[in-house]
Amino acid sequence: MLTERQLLILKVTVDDYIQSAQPVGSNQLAKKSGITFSSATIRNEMADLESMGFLEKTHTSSGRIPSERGYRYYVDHLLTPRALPKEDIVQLRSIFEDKISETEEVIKRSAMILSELTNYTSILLGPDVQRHIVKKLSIVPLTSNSAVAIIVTDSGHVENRVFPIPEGLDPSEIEKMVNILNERLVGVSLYDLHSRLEQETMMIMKQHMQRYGELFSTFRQAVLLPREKNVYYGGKLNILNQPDFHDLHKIRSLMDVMEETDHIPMIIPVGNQGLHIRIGSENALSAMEDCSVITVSYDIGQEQTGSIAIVGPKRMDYKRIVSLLDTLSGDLSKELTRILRS
Amino acid sequence: MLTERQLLILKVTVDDYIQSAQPVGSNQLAKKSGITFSSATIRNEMADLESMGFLEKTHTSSGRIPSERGYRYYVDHLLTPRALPKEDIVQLRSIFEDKISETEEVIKRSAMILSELTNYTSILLGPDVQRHIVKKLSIVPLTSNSAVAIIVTDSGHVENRVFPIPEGLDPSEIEKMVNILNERLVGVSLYDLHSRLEQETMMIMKQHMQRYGELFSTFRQAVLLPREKNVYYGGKLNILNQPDFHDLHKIRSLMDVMEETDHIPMIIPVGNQGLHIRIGSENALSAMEDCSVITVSYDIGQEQTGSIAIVGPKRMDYKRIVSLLDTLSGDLSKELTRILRS
DNA sequence: TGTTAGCACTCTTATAGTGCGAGTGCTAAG
DNA sequence: CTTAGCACTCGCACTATAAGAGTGCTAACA
Repeated sequence: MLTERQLLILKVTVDDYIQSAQPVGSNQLAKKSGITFSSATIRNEMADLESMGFLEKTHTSSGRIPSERGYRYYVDHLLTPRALPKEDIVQLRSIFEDKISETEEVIKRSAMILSELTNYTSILLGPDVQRHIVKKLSIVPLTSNSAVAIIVTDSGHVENRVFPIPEGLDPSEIEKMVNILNERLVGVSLYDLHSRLEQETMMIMKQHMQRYGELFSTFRQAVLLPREKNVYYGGKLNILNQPDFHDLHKIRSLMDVMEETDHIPMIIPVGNQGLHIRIGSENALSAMEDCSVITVSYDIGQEQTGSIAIVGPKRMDYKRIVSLLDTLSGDLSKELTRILRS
Repeated sequence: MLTERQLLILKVTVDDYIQSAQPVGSNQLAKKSGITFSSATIRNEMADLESMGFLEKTHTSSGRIPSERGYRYYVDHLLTPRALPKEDIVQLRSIFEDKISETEEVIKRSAMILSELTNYTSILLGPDVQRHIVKKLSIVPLTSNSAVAIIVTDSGHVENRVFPIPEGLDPSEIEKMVNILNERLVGVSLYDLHSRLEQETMMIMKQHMQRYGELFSTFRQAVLLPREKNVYYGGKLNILNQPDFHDLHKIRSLMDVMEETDHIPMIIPVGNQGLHIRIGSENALSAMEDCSVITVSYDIGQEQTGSIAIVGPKRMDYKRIVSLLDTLSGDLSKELTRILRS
């Protein structure tokens, strides 16, 4: 229902505002290349676009800025993805150049490069630790009444936690337990560990060990404590450089929300395949109502997935970020799958 | 060389400014309890204190604020430590209430509570990882050409790193190597690991293993990579709430500097026993010239030490922070030593 | 001689007024 | 339908003004 000319004006307005952060006026817009009609015409069209809710004024006689609906339309219909400039590609590839063999290291590095490239904040979610497969369990006694439990997973991730052990326990008992645990639990996902520990393992243990109870129960508690989320940040402070954010209170609550890993699922919708853009109040968290978040998923092998998110102002360079994330998602999938398979 | 009255005026001025963040004038000060002389007298004394460099004016006809020298004098001579209010003690003790048995967990928690209590940023340094003693080494093969090296230390700290292994290596070779490593290196500090790996271990390995070279050298590289510093933060964002900081650029560079663990030794002078206060430009880093940093060390057993630091504005509540840090330092020493010994 | 009341002066802050520039909406002519 | 023209509206930068808080200095006082 928008005319060609209105589409053009909307697009140019959004582009210009993204670039300059200044409300764009009819005269200014008329000077742009590709505009063949006068500022008066533009004024009329802009008034229409405003009444349709695509543009807004900051005050009665100011230029226009895109409304959330305007951004949404722009993103849905006017985004012409553009090939990435060479420098960007070079930078992105630099993530992989020194053949790191640790998944987490690669992700960490991606977060850093991405934030440098965009000047926004990046949040990267690694593959769900719960789905990792147990490769080896071990228990290392530390003192007479404490030991550290270690779980190594197939991806090279290592979980460890100190837990109390009964005083005066025979080391051979521990060894026996570790053997049983490994026998029964290697190949199980961390997610399944919970039930497996309860069911089978406990029975076996009961048969073979004296005093299994005390040792086993504290071990179980330690192993089942909530694990840290696999989340990495880049450019946490970049918000401070955005001209769109000046209110210290807003900045504070935004940063608070992002740091809190419990909120991550609200920022990055899990299980979502492909690329998604949330603009302003489309975000679940009210602290992010002035932000846009672009997320994309990536795959590691057939089973595991992770996510990449960029948090920036609504006036975000959507075109560029989309291209960057598309490329990085592909690269990450390829590289991390390679590491997994190697 | 300062008269009693001047000392009193200096003290009250600093106290008042710390509390109100407003320059304090002679009339205002004359109203305070404990002041028996008139505002005119105060004006004269303040003029003297200013000419001696203890006070400053923000502009010709404003009230006075303490200069760095003023703060320094206040801290050195006028600080009358006061018993902590009960609420503070309760809060501090809550760090230890659920008998956590992991050193790092306790420190993490201290950082959090401390920042909540002070509204400033806390930085806690754990005991130097380099001085930890190797309790156990292990290598867990992941794929045909990668494995994860794990070092467990006496404190329950676990270091781990993925490293490449030669394709088609016999698992028994790895086991042999792990055995030799444990035989030779358990009981050695991480710091000494470097040289020990080179000297003795390499020789032994040469004698007992075929193809030791490839495996050993990548393992060695992995193990010797720089370790993460043992540093924990609390209230990183509290700076944003300080009325003393409004310049976004300054805030940014301050936060940047604090996040960068390489800079930590510049913020917290290592090896310093006891409590230290750095005021404004006394700090090594120029980004911190508007900050004061109070540090205190704590001990774990006889050998190991850590540090606690509070970073806040120069207009910091020195009295309270000093008491808090004194208490926490004692409590931490006791508790962590207990964990170590247990 | 030290202390204090008084006073002129300074400087910040808040408020209001002014002119300029950029922008708009509307009207009327092309 | 498009556009030139014009009156009008704001925001912003600048200036002026008044109030308030504080100072330094002087002179009187104990």
